[in-house]
Amino acid sequence: MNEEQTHRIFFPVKNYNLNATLTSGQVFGWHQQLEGWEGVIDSKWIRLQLTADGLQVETVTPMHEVKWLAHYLQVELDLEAVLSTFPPDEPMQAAVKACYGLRILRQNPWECLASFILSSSKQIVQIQQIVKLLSHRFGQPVAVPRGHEARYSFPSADRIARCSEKELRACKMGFRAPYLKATAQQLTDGTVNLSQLDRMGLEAARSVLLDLPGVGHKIADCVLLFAFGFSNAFPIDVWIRQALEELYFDGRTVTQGQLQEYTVNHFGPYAGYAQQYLFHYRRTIKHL
DNA sequence: AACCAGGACACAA
DNA sequence: TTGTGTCATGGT
Repeated sequence: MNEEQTHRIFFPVKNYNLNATLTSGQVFGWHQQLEGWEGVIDSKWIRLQLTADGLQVETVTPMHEVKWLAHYLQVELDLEAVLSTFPPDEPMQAAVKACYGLRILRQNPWECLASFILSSSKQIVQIQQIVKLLSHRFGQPVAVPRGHEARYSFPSADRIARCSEKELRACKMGFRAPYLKATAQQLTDGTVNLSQLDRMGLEAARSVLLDLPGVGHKIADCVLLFAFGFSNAFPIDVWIRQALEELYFDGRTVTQGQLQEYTVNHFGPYAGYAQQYLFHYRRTIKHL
């Protein structure tokens, strides 16, 4: 009905499981409408729709170059090559079968970092609510199709740094408010620069993130994996811990050190990808 | 109505 | 290094 209002781009791509990708808990700003998945990437409203032979993308303003979009969506990734590195054990293959086509996006570092600082000890639906509240109150309105409900970009680190703790707590984030504000301040005043991390080694990049308030091993690995492309970063949360103990340790409880050593050795160069398949498989199917 | 959520942190042993 | 209590808030 609103076809003339949007500009369309088509990415021919096989094996793209859009639903699994957007609902697997790696990103929190997408919502499913009748016409497709809608979200905001870098201040631009986007609608995504899966077709038989690729990904249909709608934007409000015409796109002269779409490399940034292909990069975000990771449409050029050779997914088969990634999946072929997974260990051939039964649970891993079951996860691949159930979530086939799931991809790890390449998100904006600050938005990803902030989202996962807010994620600690929160359910995914609540994280989505907090992100939406934050965007509505402190983000910028973005251009949307005529008659469409208003949408807002994720607020900049600078804007968050200028929020009071009270304003942040009003967005339902509770004790995470001082963490988010302090990290935003460090990024704003130049104490830490995220733009260099993708040129560093995994351990060096991780240590930079670990110095930020509210960032521990789990959140650091999420940001390394979801925003910086460290495909071997392996976030260990309560779900993955339970899954690994059950599937690979015969139900025994193991220490964090044992778990970390096992994951880096067992899941290979794309361990983070394997982790996301196991995580989503566990949360959606959850039989066993 | 309890229980727990894609944890981090300070502190103890 | 590993274990415990605490921190808000609301979904299931």
